[in-house]
Amino acid sequence: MEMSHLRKVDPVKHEQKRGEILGAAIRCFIRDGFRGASTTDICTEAGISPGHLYHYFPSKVAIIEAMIDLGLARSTEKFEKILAAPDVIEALLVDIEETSLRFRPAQILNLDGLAEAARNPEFAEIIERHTRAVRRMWSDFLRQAQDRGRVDPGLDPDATANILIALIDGSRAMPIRNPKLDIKQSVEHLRTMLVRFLNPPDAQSVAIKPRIQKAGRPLKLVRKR
Amino acid sequence: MEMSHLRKVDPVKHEQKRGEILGAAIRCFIRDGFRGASTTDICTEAGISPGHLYHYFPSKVAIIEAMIDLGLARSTEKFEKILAAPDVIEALLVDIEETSLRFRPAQILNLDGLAEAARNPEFAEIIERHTRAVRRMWSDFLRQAQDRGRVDPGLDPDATANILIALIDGSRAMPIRNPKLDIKQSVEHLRTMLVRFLNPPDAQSVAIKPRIQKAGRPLKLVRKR
DNA sequence: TGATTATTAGAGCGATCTCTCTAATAAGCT
DNA sequence: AGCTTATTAGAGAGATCGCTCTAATAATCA
Repeated sequence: MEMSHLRKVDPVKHEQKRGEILGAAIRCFIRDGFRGASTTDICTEAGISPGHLYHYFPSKVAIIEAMIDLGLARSTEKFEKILAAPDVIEALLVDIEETSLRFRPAQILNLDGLAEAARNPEFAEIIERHTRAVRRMWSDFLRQAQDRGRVDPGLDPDATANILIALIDGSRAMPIRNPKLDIKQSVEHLRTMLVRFLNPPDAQSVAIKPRIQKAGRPLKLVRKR
Repeated sequence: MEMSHLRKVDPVKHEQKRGEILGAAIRCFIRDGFRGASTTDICTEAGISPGHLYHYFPSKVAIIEAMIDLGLARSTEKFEKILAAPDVIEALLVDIEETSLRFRPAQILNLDGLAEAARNPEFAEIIERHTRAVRRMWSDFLRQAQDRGRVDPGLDPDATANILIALIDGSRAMPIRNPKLDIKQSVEHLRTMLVRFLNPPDAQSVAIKPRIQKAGRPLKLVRKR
């Protein structure tokens, strides 16, 4: 049978609409969690009908998966930028300050994702793969820094990377546990801890300056320019 | 009107049964989360009927609140023990190893609780109050350790306590992110980081011993006996 | 024992969940 | 224009949710 009067789908528009719906879904999931947000909520937020939603996503979990993919891709991109900065530790601290210590609702999804990964093996696989990638990035950086004498060569790069990742995870809980957190002071102490931890033991000792801190800031780990 | 044929409730049995139901509920919440676990699930796990459940708890949120109360009380108790140990850092590391790094399903509830606190102001209040109590315990300890010259006096006790709490939170994510985590190595690096962070800057530098580590362990923070 | 009440079981109500289905409309082709 | 298909709307099916209600049973008193 010959088909003639065809009408093609516009893939650009379709993808754009999909992105809008995904954005609306993310807002709902931030507000109410994976289980708390209903497909009806998502449709209302996106301004579409229930039936229409399923032209873009086959199921609710497909939406969640798409969101996780997007979030992890952004996370990887972020770490790439941090590790490409001239001063990696400072770049990391800036990121922690802006996205973790200052309460950003989107950070809740990381907690949800970890909790879900602890229950759902499929989610766990995704989280583990992403963690492997990020750990690899950090341990590569640490190895280079060790070669240049900037980081204690006695530290295992993988184990150290795991601890840095744990620190980032933990910092996300800080503004939830303490809404009146002193952000500058927290960053200052995090910097002290990181520098003292990573610096070679024979390097000059790093003092924190609790009062005045214009000159004599802690040692920085500077990348080759 | 005179009552004669009274039958009194046995408060001991009642409380015991309540505890059993709460235990069953906790198992369900660990398995499926606050929202994922239904009252029917809890009844099945506890071996009771739906109607019976509401003789012990007025609602599902009441069960969750009772669980949170229990969990936070245990947590406070745990920190009291850690802070009363002869070597606080070692006691903390033992606890982190046993309850966080070795995957304990119950730890998921901490993630759920933090996520819920970020959304629900009532939960947030509970978490914040508990955090204040724990932070107070740690900062008191840190102040004493500073007075005895064991901890860098330049560190702010409250800010340092917040970071220690964040580290505990972050360590809970480690076995989820990496199921094949090298626990001993992780503990060793955590120890190194903590000791280097807390030690006074003029103390002898602390080297990590990645190969052999029988003698020459890192400095310990020893409590007055 | 008989009166009284605590305890238990389980049916099921109203609300809400995810997802499907039909039908009306908009848009691209010749 | 006229045909075909993509897009949209919305009702509602089927399952499950938290929770209530009635009634049967067990336990404790005089």
